[in-house]
Amino acid sequence: METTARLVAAAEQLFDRHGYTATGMDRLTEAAGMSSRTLYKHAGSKAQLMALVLAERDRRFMARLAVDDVDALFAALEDWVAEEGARGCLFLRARAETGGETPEIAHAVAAHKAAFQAHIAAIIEHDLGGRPPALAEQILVLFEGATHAAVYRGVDAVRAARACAELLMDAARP
Amino acid sequence: METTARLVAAAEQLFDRHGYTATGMDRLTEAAGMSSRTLYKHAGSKAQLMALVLAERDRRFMARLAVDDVDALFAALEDWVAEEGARGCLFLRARAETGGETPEIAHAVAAHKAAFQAHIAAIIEHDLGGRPPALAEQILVLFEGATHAAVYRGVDAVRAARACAELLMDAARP
DNA sequence: CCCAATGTAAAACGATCGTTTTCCTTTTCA
DNA sequence: TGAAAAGGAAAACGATCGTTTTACATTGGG
Repeated sequence: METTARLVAAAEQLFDRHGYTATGMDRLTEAAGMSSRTLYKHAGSKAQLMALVLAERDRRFMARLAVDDVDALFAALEDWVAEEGARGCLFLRARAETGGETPEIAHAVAAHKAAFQAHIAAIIEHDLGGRPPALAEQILVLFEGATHAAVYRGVDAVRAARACAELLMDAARP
Repeated sequence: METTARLVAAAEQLFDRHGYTATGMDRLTEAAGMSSRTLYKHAGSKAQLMALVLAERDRRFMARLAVDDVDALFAALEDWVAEEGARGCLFLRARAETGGETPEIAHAVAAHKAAFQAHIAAIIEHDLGGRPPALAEQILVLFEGATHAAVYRGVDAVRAARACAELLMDAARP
């Protein structure tokens, strides 16, 4: 396995489960099975490593949610939560932990959220053939709500969001 | 102003804006205007201080959202976001930052979320006269979604959730 | 009047933080 | 074959972490 990929995979696990600040470099080097010398050669710094993690997370997220109707979007989220559990949005958590004052992280978060909003708009367009005003924002809110309520409510939260989205979409259909 | 109240108020600000782990005790003592000796006499430890902050936040949150219909609930959240901005749910962030492994914090979060779920169920009961299955979960998801989407979408996210909630409530009305 | 409580200022605690460096070994490929 | 790149192990960097302690000042109430 590629060194950088191994590092990023280990870092994603640790940052996700224990938080960015609370995860020390020694735990990262141990989990990635490499020396700190190699880690810094590949990642540059802890903040840049988190940015790499977020970029990888964005790729995986977008790939798993590459569907073309709204119901399938929530179904995919349901699968994700069932398989990996829910700990809230890693992007928002990273931003909050750093107070938005770490440029690499803040940038990665902004890019991801913008891309996801565009993705939702595209799904709605494909699903409905048009883009009713404010519908994309509502679907976004439902998705974000499912993601975070699932932390303590589990997949039930995702199913509730899914049902709510179905209602919204049906109301918007011609 | 009472010493403990001053400390908790200062700590809430710092923890909320910069994160739990990233906020050092020296910044807390400076912001609260007291020595570390006094801080530890009143709070016991950093984790217990965070638990005090969460308890205070819970009181303020519940007080501001003490309404008796669903639309007013989202209106109150809109006011909150307009006045204080949105940085996501402090409870979920605190839990995530500590990986759920700090008992005082995990307990405060669980207690808050349970209380809020019960509050939503009560509002629906008062608003509707009954409690349709799954409706409370949907309103909870919308609220959580508004809270977190507002971090990058501002009050628009809350308004979208509010509109969505209105649709749900109207569909549930006799 | 004095005791007990409550506070401050500041040093010190060991631990851990993110990062760099030193020295040495292994791999790669022209 | 031989130079260059890449990695490992470990020490060291100064800084900061959460917490405790020491020594002293201020207060309110019996």
